[in-house]
Amino acid sequence: MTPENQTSTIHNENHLIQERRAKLAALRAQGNAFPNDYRRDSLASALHEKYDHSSKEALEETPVKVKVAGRMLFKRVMGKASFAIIQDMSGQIQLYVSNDHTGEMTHEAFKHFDLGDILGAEGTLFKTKTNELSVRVTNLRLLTKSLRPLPEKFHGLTDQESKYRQRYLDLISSEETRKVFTIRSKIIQATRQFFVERGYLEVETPMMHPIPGGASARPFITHHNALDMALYLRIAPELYLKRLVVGGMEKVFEINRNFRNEGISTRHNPEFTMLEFYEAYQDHHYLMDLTELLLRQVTQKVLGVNQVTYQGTTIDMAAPFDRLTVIEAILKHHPQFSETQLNDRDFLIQTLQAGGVTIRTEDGIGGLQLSLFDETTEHLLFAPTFIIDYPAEVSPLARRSDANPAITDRFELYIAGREIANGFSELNDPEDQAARFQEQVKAKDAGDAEAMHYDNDYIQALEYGLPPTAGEGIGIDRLVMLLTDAPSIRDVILFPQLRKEE
RNA sequence: GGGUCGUUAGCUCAGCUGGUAGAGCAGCGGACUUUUAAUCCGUUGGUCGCGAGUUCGAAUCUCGCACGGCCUACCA
Repeated sequence: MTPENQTSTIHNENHLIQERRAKLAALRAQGNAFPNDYRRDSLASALHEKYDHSSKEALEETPVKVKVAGRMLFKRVMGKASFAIIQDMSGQIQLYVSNDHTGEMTHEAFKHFDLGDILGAEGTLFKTKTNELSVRVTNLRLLTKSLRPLPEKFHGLTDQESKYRQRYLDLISSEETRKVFTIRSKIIQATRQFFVERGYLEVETPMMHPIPGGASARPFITHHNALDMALYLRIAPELYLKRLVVGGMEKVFEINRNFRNEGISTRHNPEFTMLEFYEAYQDHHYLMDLTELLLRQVTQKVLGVNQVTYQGTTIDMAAPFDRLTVIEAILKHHPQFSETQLNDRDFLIQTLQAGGVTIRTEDGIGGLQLSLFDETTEHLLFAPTFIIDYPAEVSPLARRSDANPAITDRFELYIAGREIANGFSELNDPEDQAARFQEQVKAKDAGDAEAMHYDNDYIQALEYGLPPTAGEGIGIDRLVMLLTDAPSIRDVILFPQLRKEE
């Protein structure tokens, strides 16, 4: 919505709103215009479930009395009788308001109700000519007057920005939007249940960190007045969760927000929801198995299927996920390269530069391979694929591989060309961790805004002994995008971050 | 950041090579006792995102600005 439209929507009293204000004034004159003594006893969807299959005759023989409430979305007046559709949290139900059953006075009043008004209706269930379950209303009350007209009843809100800024209108008028956020809630519920069932403890760690850590990202900075100190909104809970494992919480998880002061796009919101979980005495192989199980189970539980279609491509969540090294993945999708070439530093630099990628001088062979992977292969990994063997230089918190100290016991999971999860066997050698932090500080001093700080308190925790542990993070928003076929992360976040309005 | 498309009534949208604003929904008035985006008759409603420019004349053409969608690049 443009600033000009916005002004007229928010501040201008057009004749539609004036009309409604006059109606509200009349209600006030009659008594309490905002009553709070109406109690419903039924939800629309429950009535449909229970009585849609009842016959017309059965409903007439044994009348079912109900009290429903909701927002009026449709209104069809035909002289001495009217139909209306109200919507509650569960769905919609039709009301039949007539001189005969509701009374002429109430019916006349109803004719002046507006779309968007919140109604309470009492009556008996019946089936119309076309066999639609409806409430034959005997008592009708206006519970909340709506002063602003709703979006067009058939098309709803189509302007993406309005859908994001005025999400309540989007929720009122779009079944699809309601469904996305219902699914989101169920995904989080199913995920929580998955870990609780396995004996994990759900915890909440600080959102405000004296030292930002646990990821390579630019943080938001704020200031605490009483303490007179800088605080960073967390970019990841990782280092706190591992402190908890040191403290003996051997299986912990947290589902909460992370904040990163970086670009905004269809895949990035400055605050996003992350699941992180840690389990002592396990490794990254275990995590991959657990992740497959988790995603399969959540998909099955929430959607009732094993295949999901994302933007036109079907993804089988039931099939075993691929596990490929960075090199294997590149070779699989780009057979024109040879393994020798991919291990040749000069070849990698040449190829990357030809593709317009800026090479950082400190990049080792592993970093270059990863850059090539990001450029050429990541977006092609539609079927769930674990990429394994990440170079140590880009994995400052991951345990080194026993077979090759240049790589780590780490993986990332890609689905639909996007990174969904990142997990590894945790680095629990405090001296190695201290050295890796030093490397990060060097990179930071050299100008890398995303490099990590040296976290002395964390090192000290490790010095008490972190048991061998496996830990992982899963981007919940991206998982929800996948399972709801949403093209933009803004479609799965109720109030996505937008530019401020003028 | 770069590219591209867009911004017209409360909402959804038309508006051609420049001639001064249209429809549907919603609203208001009327008809209608089983409608389904109800229907039918009448009717109110606009600083055409903002600002310059070209022109006798700009929603329309030009430039700038603001805001947004999509694509693209970095972080998940």
